[in-house]
Amino acid sequence: MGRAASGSKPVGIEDVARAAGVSITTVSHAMNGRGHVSVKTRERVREVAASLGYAPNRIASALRSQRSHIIGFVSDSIATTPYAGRVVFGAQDAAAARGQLLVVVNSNSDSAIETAQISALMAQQVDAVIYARMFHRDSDTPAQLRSVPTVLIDTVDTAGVIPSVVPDEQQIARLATQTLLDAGHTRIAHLTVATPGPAVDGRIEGYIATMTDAGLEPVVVAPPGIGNATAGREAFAQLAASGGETPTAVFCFNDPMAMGVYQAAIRAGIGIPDDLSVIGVDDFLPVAAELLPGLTTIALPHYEMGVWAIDTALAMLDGARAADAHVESRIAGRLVERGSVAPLA
Amino acid sequence: MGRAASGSKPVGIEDVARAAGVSITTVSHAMNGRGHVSVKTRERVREVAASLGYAPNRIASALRSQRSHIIGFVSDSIATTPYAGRVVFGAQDAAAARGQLLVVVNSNSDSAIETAQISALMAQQVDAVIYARMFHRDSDTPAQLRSVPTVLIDTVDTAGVIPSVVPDEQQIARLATQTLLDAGHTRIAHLTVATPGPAVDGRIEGYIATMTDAGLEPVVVAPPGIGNATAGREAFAQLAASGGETPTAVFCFNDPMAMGVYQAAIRAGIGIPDDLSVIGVDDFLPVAAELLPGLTTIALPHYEMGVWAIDTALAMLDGARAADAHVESRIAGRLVERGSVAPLA
DNA sequence: TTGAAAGCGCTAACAT
DNA sequence: ATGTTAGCGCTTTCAA
Repeated sequence: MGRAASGSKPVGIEDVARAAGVSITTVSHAMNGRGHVSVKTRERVREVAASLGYAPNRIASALRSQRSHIIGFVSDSIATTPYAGRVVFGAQDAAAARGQLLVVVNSNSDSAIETAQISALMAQQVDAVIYARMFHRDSDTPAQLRSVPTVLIDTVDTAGVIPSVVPDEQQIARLATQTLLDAGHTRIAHLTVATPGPAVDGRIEGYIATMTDAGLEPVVVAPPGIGNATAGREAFAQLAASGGETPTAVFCFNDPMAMGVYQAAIRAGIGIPDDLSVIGVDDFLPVAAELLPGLTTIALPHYEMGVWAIDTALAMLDGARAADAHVESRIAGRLVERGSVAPLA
Repeated sequence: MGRAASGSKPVGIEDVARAAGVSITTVSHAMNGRGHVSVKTRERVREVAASLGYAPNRIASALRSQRSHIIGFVSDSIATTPYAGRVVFGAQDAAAARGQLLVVVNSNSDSAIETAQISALMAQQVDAVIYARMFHRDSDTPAQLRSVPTVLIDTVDTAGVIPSVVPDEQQIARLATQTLLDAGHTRIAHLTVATPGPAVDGRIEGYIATMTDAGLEPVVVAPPGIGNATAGREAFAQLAASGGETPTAVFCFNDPMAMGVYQAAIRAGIGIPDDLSVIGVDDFLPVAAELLPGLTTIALPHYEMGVWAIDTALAMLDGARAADAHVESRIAGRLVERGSVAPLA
């Protein structure tokens, strides 16, 4: 059963040593580039190893060296939000590039499950843990994680000691607003939601600052609820009902809200982008790309946050103290131009 | 560095043995429920272990028992398709319920990367591998996987020996078509794409069979390309241009195509669902739920396929031969009713 | 530059 | 029912 079932037993370090006519110690050194092995010996050992198809048993190596080469990734929402996938993908790529494997574990926001999952990770002797909380913002980092290097994604450490990475919300809002400004718009509204939080608050600030710097009057519309298409339609309705001069461009909190604006605009006979320019945030592909016209939006740095987290965790493992990394790192968003922003006629 | 950095060393089996006044063998037996340990002793050992916060070192246990309690999940597209996340989530849940961890590895359709990633999994002594190919359909299963129980998702083994699970495309098409039939429609078209494949072909077959059984004339429109909003708009245009009686309901290959139909219909002044009923396939949430009206669709059994794959792999590990499982298992889709299907007036 | 020997923390065989 | 002993396959002293 198991590995041996289908035939020959796997080749081990001893097989390589015998075939190369050296000790297993030398094989170990040659393979890992440690100790002092002559170049010639190292080459030969590696050739023999390759020809035999030898791959060191990571379990045995982990037991001895106390390095599992596994990083745990704890998420509260891999299934619930499509964004989580991009973070995992970035982490995955970075981990693979550094010879680490990623164990992804999901609590679906249930703290009992989360505790159990983290315990399983610790029992597996993971080298580090990435803790991504897409929903609950100000996180008390679980005590279980104190014995292992930990990095936070999309949330910050209340105690201010664990390194964390979040999108640069202000920069995102400034970039979005500036894009509209650059197209010649001056009556630009920000459609957001009334539920406070780092993303909502940061984007409002960035928007207001940019408008003010340009000598323009900011207009923020914030219906209750979460940022979905319904909120987008509602915000649009509030804007139309407000009586004043209607804006020629809107900066939406996220792509689903922008989708709601599309729906409301089409009903009101307002053309995008001819009568109204729209910009979103997320670059949530199946939505942003499939809208008609395609939605111009600010891509959130999900992939990049995943990479940053792995790199930082590995640096901590290699002896860098947490303090050496920025404790609260921010990553910029990137403009993705499609067809929903047009110059003012 | 490492686990010990932040203070006391982790508690091991020996600490428990000492505290409970028994041998480490007895602790091992008590914890794993093996061997012959008196109930009383077992209870006491477990209490002591819990009070000390003991968790067996999985690495050491894996080395000795040849069971890593890790399952590898190889995907070609975790980032590229949002669906992949739901499969991983199902696999994750099932794995956690059975005390296994899931290592997710992604090739992004690059076969060199895939080979390297699978090697890393094998070196990590994974107990089994789930191999999910969302893009390439008829897969030659990598030779590296021959020494480990393997289960396929969304693809079938050309050699017909490795267990696999795919959505039941025919059932999905029948359910979609029947839903429209039940609402009183008789002129029902199927909007799909001209690119053949198991999903496209199976759904066409299921649609035609259902229509024929009902004594109705099937109408299939298949523009070139992949199933996205553009294809949906194009299919809708072909339908309108075809001259005959226009259908009162359309069954779309997937949700993005249905989104395209929404876009085309609104431009043509056709109301959904009053003038036209629409049904999709995927239940791709941010799209299906946010459309106006919400899209009635057939949810693909992604989560369920993930669960099935883990359960089957674990059964194989426990000695069941591959032949004991269905070699080609099909899982049904589920109707999700929203607002895009209405009874014929 | 190379190798012998001692474990890493557990579980499996084999006593008792 | 419990304990003793021998490894799992590597990496790491430490000695040659």
